[in-house]
Amino acid sequence: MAELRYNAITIEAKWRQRWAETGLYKRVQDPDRPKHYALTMLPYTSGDLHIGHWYAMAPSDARARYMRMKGYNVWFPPGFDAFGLPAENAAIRKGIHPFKWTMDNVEHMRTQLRAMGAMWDWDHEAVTCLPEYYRWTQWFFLKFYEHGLAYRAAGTVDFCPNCNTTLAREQVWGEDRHCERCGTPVMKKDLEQWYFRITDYAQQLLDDMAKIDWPERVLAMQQNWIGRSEGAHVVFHSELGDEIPIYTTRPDTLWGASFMVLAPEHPLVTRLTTPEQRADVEAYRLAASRQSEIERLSTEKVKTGVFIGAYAVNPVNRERIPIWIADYVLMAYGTGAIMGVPSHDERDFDFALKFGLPILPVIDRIDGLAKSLVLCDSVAPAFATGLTEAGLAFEQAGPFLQVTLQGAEQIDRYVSLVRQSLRPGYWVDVVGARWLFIFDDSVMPFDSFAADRTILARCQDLVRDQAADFGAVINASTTMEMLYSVEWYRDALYHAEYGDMINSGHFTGTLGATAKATVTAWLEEQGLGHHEVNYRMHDWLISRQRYWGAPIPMVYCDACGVVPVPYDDLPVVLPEDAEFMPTGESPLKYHEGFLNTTCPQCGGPARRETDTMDTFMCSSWYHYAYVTPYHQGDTPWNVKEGQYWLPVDQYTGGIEHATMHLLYTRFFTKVLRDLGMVDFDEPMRRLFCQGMILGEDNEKMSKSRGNVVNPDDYVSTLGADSVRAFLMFIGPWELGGSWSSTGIEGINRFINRVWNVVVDAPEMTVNEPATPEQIRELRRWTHQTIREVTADFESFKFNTALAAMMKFNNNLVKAKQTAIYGTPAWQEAVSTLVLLMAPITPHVSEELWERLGQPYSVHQQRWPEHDEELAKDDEITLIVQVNGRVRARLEVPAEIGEQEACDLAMVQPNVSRSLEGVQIRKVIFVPGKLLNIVAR
RNA sequence: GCCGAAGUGGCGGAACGGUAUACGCGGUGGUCUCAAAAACCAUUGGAUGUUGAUCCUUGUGGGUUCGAAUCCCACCUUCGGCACCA
Repeated sequence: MAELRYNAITIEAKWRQRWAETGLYKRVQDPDRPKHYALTMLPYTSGDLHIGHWYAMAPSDARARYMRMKGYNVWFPPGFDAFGLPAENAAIRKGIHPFKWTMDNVEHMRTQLRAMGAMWDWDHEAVTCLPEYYRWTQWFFLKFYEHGLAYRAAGTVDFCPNCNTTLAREQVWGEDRHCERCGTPVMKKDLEQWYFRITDYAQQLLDDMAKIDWPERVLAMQQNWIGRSEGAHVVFHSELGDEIPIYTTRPDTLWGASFMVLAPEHPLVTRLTTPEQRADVEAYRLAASRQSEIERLSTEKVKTGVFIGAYAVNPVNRERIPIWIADYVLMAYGTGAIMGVPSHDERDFDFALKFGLPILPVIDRIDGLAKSLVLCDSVAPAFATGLTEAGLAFEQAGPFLQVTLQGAEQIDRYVSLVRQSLRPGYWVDVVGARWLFIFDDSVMPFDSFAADRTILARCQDLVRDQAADFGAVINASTTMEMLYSVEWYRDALYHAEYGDMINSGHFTGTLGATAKATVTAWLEEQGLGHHEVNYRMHDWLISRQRYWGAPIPMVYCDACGVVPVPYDDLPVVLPEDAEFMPTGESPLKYHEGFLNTTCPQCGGPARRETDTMDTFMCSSWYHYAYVTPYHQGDTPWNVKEGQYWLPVDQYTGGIEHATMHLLYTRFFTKVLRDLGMVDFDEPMRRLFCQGMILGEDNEKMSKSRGNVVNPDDYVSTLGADSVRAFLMFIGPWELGGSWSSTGIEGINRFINRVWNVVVDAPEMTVNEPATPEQIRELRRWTHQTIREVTADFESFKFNTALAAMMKFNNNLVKAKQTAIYGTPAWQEAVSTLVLLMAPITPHVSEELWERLGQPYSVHQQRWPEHDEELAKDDEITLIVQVNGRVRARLEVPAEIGEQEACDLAMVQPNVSRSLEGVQIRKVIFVPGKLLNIVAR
């Protein structure tokens, strides 16, 4: 029964049923058409499809529909990320088994997903918690193990006390290091855990970024996370002969190393610590280990550390340097030991100053800046005049002159001037681009650790009887500390630039641009070290001490050790009769039936691994699973079908997975490639990340704030099409935006207006025929709209696509009351509008398409193409400016030439008035746009 | 501190070298109605002005250009990521 008014609810139910009956969205293998695998990140089975899911999925669906109309063979499958903690927590709290809880949620979410009217291909849905699915997840684990990519190791791991499980590093968020899922601050724990060697692929993960069309911000975050650095591995030795390898990105600063720092948990610490220092060292190590257990809330980074009593030898200059431990050196990065070069590393600088360790500059400043502070009493009265005459800049500051020098020539001039004027018993220092101490009898360069000591001693001698005034000198333990007491000097004492090498034996003078490479080559030649690339990224910790995950298919046998479960015995099934502890401890640990097994190798008694896998493991390969869900053959999916459909062409999802899912799945695909299972390097060719949908109050939606929007409420009143369209209209998809309950009514009004334009008869009939101008104008609107909407769909700009359609419809509302109604041009306009809307509002478009008498289905139609000739403007508004200010707007033919435009412009009263008393200098004419008369 | 994104009417946003504020929301006035809602029509950045019109306005300050929201430099604010990574 055809209704006269737009009734979203009946229309939407009707068409969803029809689409399902006719299998409109079923996948078709068609080698003659270009395929397009469109995918949106699979939802977690939380039980309710919230507005965030709609915001992620509806535009993704619209884009897939657009591609379909463009002629692609499009496949858009759904699925569920079904393992994870909430299911288990529900089991503990409500006594429902995780399986039941999860599958009930899946059932409910399927209904909600259907209401969206998306082009889901339900035949290829996959649910990751089903044994038929996780059998393959386990299969991948065994493959990884077989190829040395899965290993078990003891180490300090992040542990969430609330979730009662370990977490991968990337699942620890924020300054307070809280659990990504529940927000509880994590703890450190020492445990044996399973890891994947993602670091083996660090370089490829960086290099292959060039092969994918992904948002820059995602690639930047991944780059940041991987944290590649280039430097040298250098072996230092303790005085007793122990090797202490270090990693440095600045081998060119080796000659400035004045101490070593080991991480408190470094294995050599116990051995190297001298008996006198042992108590202090142990106390510090204990404090450090406890500190990492306590929340690291204090961001104040005051350096702490303890001297362990031992010394090392700097391999490049044989300098004897003390060995310290300090918590600013991390065991997990590099070798867990560093050389301290305080003159060119900020952290080492702070550390050395605090503990009185020597600081020797070994890299020249690149800005040539030098400073000198002169006590007026220490020089002849004419000194200031001399400075002025020599053209040297200075400022008077109390009893001091602050001299700022630029470049070698100025410094030389300054030094000779000081030498002439210096009174006996005083000295003047120069810092920065040159390091000199000018005494009454000599100039001492600060160019070695020995000079550091000599200079300080001499200065202290000179002021010994004025200790009250020169406390900073008397109390200093290094020359640099003495200099640091002068606040004005501070910015000239330390830098981290790549400058020319100084004070570095025969390398002195090596240019900054080549220093690093030159020194590294020499280290290799001398057998002291070698070039090394380091990554900040860690291996992926996949063990979870929970029940609701895919069991790690490994067995521990007293005789054979760690033994993998044979492929034929997969899946290792989760026992159904598990008993859930209120503590959240994994019931697998206490389940005798699960725990006890026989060793696949020797047949003797053995115990199963009770840890399950991180759920990111399941989502790393789900886009392959969709090809043939729960595949029964020897491979996780049907290879032949995969060859046609893989890889994913367009992926969409939230940015929050930038360094988790999106990194893991890239790693997974590279491994699959190396296993010969796929022949491409990257799982998703193109990625688009949407922003976040916020509540009406512009805040993140949360139950506690009470600003949560339930899509079902709107779907049942205004219809899914209105919800879809409004979400796409809010703003640019990648930026997110806030919900608006009045905004969605505006969209609903728009759909109503379209309905009225298409379905209703005009209020009055016009008897005379339409003029060619009217026809031309209408067709121009039509083709301009096609042009704009197409461009917008290409770049995911759904908001402006909708704006263009609204504008077009507003024009149609007016045109309908004219003679144009019912003409072929009118038919073209109306059916074009319906076609353009089809991806965004699939239900009402289908209904209107039918009412236009067109064949089923609108979603199988070709996307309209615009005709450039028809889209062209005949008349334009020519902007006439005088000196860049708009003085007139002229309706003129689009093809108007400069001379004609000029003639027309000059006679405009507003223009001629502005030109009174000035001379025209220049005329700028932009065809079809504007005329700017430049006059003075 | 480092990396990335963004600052435009009352609000969401559009334009990304050439008419700033498209489109929508909200507001105001009107039509319809006994009335209201809905719908429809008109109007809506600010200031000055009787009119014609003029001036101001895209976070701030400079610059380039005939012309800058748009390009360049410096800064401020907000959001996201990383952060003692040697």
